[in-house]
Amino acid sequence: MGTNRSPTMRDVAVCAGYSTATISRVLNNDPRVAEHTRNRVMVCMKKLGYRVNPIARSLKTSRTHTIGILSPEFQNDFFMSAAEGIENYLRANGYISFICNSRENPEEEAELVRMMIEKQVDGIIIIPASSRGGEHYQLLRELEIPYVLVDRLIDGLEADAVLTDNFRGAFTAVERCILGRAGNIALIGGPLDITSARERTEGYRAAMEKYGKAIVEELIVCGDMHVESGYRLMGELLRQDPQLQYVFIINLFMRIGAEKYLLEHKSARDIRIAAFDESAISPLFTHTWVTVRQPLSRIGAQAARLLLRRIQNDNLPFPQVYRETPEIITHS
Amino acid sequence: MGTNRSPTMRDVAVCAGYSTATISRVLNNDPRVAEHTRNRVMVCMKKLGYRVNPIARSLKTSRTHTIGILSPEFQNDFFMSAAEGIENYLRANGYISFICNSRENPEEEAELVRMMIEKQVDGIIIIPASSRGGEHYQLLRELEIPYVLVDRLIDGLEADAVLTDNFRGAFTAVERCILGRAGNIALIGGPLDITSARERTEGYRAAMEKYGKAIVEELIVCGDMHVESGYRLMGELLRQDPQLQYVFIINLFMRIGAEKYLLEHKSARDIRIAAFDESAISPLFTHTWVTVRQPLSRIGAQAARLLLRRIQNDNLPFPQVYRETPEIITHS
DNA sequence: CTGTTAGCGCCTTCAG
DNA sequence: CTGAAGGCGCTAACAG
Repeated sequence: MGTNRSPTMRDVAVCAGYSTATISRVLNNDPRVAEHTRNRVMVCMKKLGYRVNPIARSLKTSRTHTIGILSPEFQNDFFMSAAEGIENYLRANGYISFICNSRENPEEEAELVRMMIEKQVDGIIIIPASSRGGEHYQLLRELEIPYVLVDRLIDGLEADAVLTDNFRGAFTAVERCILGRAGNIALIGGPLDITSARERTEGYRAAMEKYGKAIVEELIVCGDMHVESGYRLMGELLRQDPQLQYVFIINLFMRIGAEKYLLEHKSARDIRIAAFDESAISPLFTHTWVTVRQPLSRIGAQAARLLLRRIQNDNLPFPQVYRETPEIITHS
Repeated sequence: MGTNRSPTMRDVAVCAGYSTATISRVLNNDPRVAEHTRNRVMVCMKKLGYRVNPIARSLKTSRTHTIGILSPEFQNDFFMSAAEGIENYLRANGYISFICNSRENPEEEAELVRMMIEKQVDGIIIIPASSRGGEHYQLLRELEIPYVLVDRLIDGLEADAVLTDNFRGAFTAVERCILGRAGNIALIGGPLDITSARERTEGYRAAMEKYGKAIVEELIVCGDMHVESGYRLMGELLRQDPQLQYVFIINLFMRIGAEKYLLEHKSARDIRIAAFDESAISPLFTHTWVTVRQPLSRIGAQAARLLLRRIQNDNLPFPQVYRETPEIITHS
C-alpha cells in the first residue's frame, strides 16, 4: 500500500530463483541464457511489474539513450517540423530526445550544450543559432560527442549536417519564373552570413545567368528575415521598377510582409511571388506563383539517422553533408 | 590526451586533501563546512573543471531535476509558446525539461507518460491531447508524481491546471462587438467536448444574453478547429444572413479559413471579425476587429511554478486551477 | 549456461 | 567540522 518502492532487479532475482546477473542478461537479450530460465524471469518481471531503472543503467554504461536537440526558436514551424522528424525517428529507435531553446543566442546555445554534456546525452542535434560557430563545437569534438547540424552550416566548421538543398530550390524556383516568360525578376534575400540565405541568393543568380537574364543589382535587396523588412523591401522594389512582375523571396516571414504591402497598396497588377516555405497561412497568400517546400521532417529523420550511426560508430567518412531536395510547386 | 575521463568527486578530494564527503558537502552547500575548506575545494573544482554527474546524483537521491512536457503538436505556435514559458521558468530554477509530442493521440500520450515515469522525471506538464482523460492520469496519482494541465482541462478529473480564461476572453470580445452597435453577431465555434471551445461558446452566449441580443441559432456553427471548416462555415453564415456584420471565431485556424473565404468572394462589405489568437501572419488579416490574445508564456511560467511548488511539497490545497486573463485588443 | 564480484559517482548516516 | 563506510540499481568481467 502507498509508497511501495518499485521493484528492482534483485526482487526479480529472488522471485525467479536466479542471480541478478541472469536477470540482467535477460534484459539485455544475452543469447547465452536458457530458454526456460528466460521465461521464468520474464514471468516474474511481469508479475512484479518490473521496469529497468535507466538511471542506474546509465551510471554503469555511461550511455543514456538520450539525444539533445537545440532549436533557436520554439514558435517556428520550420524548426519544429524538423524537430518532429527527429523525435519520431529517435523514438522509433529506442532513443528519447530533449529539445531546448537557444533563443537565437549563441551564448545560450553554448550554455545548453554544456548542460547537455553534463546530462550525458549520447549526441546532439543542433539547429545553429548563428552561422558563426562558437567554442562549444570544439568542446563537443574534444569530448568526442557526436553532433549533427540541421538547416544551417557553420562557416569554417567541418561537421555532419543535413539541410535543404537551398541552391537548387532557389535555382529551380527562379527558373520556373524565367520560363514563364518573366520580365524582371527581383530578389528579396537575407543576411549573407546566414548560409541558407546565401545559398538561396546564389541559386537566384545562377538561374539568371544560365538563362542570360540581366541581373539588375537594384532589384536585389536584403532583409533580415522578418515580416517588417519584407514589407519595406517590397515597397522599395516597386518604386525601383513599377512594372515588376516577379519577385523571389527567400523566406516565409519576409513574404508575409511583401504580401501585406501588396494588399494594402491594392496592386491590382499581377505581381507573382516565388518563395520558400509554406505554412498554415499559405491559403491567404494572393500572389503565389511558385512555392519551395522544404522536406523538413525528412531532414529531421535523416539527421537523427546520421547521428545514431555516429553513435554506433559506424565508420562513415567524416563529415557527411546531406542536402535534401525541396519540392517545387508551381501554382496555376 | 584524448579520452580524459572527466574528473570525479574523488579527484577533487585528492587534489584538495579532503574526503569525498566534504566535497559533497561543499557541492550541496552544507553549512557545517569551514570557510577555508570550502574555498580550497572550490579552487580545486575550478582547476580540474569538475562538474557533478547528475546521473550518479539521481541514482542516489532519486530526484532528477527533470520535468517532462507533453504537447499534442509541435507545429503549433500556441503550444510552443506555452512550452517556451515553461522552459524559461524551469531553467531559471535549476530544472530542465523534456518536450515530447503526443501527436493529438491519447494513446501516445499515455505511452509517453509511462516513458517519462521510467526516466524518473520529477513532474510532468501536460497539454492534453484530448479532454477525455485516460488511465495515465490515475497512474500519476498513484505514484504521487505531480502534474499540471495546461490549456485544456479534462472532464471529470480533479487536477492542477493553468489556462486562459476562455469564458472571459470570449465574453469581452463579443461585448466589444455589441458595444460597436452590431447587427447580428455570428459564432464559429468548435467541438463542445473540447473544454476551451465550450467555454468560449459559453462566453459568447453570456455576452449576448447580458445585452439582450437575440441569439439566432442559425448563426451559431461549429467547426473542427481547422482551416477548411472556417472557410466552409463562413460561407454558410453569409448565406444564412447576407447582411451579417460581425463574426466571432474561436481559433486562429478557422479564422484563416474565414478570411480566405472573404478574400475569394470579394466581400467588399465591411464584415468584422473578432477572434482568438494572434500569430506571425495576423498582419495579413483584412477584417480584424477584435483580437483575444492569450498570455501563453505567462501560462507556461505559471504552470511551471505550480508544478515546482508541488514537487517541493508546498502544501497548497488541491487542486489549483488558474485562469489567466487574456488581453483584448480592439482595432481601429 | 549461471553466479560472484566489483564498481559506475555520488550522498548520507554514524563516528570521531 | 571532517572522515569512513555502505549502498542507490545495474552491468561486465571472470570463474566455474
